[in-house]
Amino acid sequence: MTAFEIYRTLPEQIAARLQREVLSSKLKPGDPLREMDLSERFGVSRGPIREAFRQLTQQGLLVLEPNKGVRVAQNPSVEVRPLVVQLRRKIETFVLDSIFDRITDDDLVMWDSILADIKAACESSDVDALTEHDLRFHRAIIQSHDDKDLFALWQPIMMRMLMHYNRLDDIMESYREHKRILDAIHSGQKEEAIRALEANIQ
Amino acid sequence: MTAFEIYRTLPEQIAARLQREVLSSKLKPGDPLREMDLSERFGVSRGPIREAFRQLTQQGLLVLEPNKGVRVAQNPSVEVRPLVVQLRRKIETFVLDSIFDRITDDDLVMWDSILADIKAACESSDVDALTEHDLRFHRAIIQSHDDKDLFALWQPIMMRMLMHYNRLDDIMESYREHKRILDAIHSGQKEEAIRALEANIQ
DNA sequence: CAAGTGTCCATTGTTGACAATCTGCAATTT
DNA sequence: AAATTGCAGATTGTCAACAATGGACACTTG
Repeated sequence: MTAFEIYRTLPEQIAARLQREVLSSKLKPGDPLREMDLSERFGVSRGPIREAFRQLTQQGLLVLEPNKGVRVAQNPSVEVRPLVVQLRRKIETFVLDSIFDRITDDDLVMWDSILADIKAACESSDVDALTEHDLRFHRAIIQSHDDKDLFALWQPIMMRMLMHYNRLDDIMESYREHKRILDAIHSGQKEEAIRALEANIQ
Repeated sequence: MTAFEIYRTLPEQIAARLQREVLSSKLKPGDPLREMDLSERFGVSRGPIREAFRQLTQQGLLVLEPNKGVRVAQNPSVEVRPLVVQLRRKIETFVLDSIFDRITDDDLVMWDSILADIKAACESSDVDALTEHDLRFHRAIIQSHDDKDLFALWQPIMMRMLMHYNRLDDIMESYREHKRILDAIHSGQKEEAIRALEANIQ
């Protein structure tokens, strides 16, 4: 099953819950989120809710309008979608190329473990779980780079792609794509790994 | 002089002030910002300060550590700097290409006016003012696109570049670069405009 | 009837008090 | 002497009350 995740703060936990609901389309683009509703639902005051809103706004999942509150963001337009794909490819291939010779065994163990989660999600056709582990997979790669700024640049781009996750007819294909990436990494083939990574980002 | 800017909310005004201080290096990377200090300085409570922090964190100018507050972000590392340049080029050239045939006279008037501000800043060797108007120039182009998401993606990338604004030996060169962009736009030469834009982003 | 104005209510914005957490330093232990 | 523990102050986290804003709808006005 999914790895145990630690949240340091109340707002982080709330943001994580809401993130799932947005990415699984339980909350749909344009839906308004009311501070008081959520503060009752989670049993906290409006302060931590607002902080959670801030985090999700930063990720691009929510849009904030002064004096009007937050709504779930719209999907990126058809016109900008190819740009988003290109930007994400540039960042992820940059990272993979940059860290390739410094990948540790710990990294590989973690990535293999996430791949197992992806496989399980694909086999049970659990699209929401797949989205979650797909995100974890690529986030793990990005975060293995020393420069933490990269994650901040990458995250909003990634989120915009995840908001319309309906690319594949055959869900198992997602597992195979990620497996190709890791196989190439395991056997030290950098160019092949980068090709497989680019193929996965579309 | 600089155009009159309207801020809808208290946090926006505070964020704008702090943004200037970061971009002008009055606040240096690593400097901590204390909520109470600023709430006294601006004569408001800590709430609006926190909201301003959130906005600047989103822009990448501040970094937030739970229970420890915010600090001014570090400059991007030498390694990722070329990536940041590429990302910004991709977004801005995408926008310019995309809007080129829909540019209005209002757009041109605005951009010419900002160019005049850039010229004035260059002539008086006012680096801070140049930074500000350089930012306004490129922001105006990005925001002329219908998809407002683009601005959210572009802003943190742009900020990371502005944090080390020391590229030019001859400050007047900045004016000339921006003038080349606008000249090409005025005469309808899309390819030339995009070339000039890319030359300016480095 | 159309356009503008006023009022009410839901919702966000702001505040100050109190709680929880972190940091540095001194006292204690091994 | 080195490592650990315990405190005190500074700082952020959380809360609930109050203020300000915006939208809907009825009302006036030409």
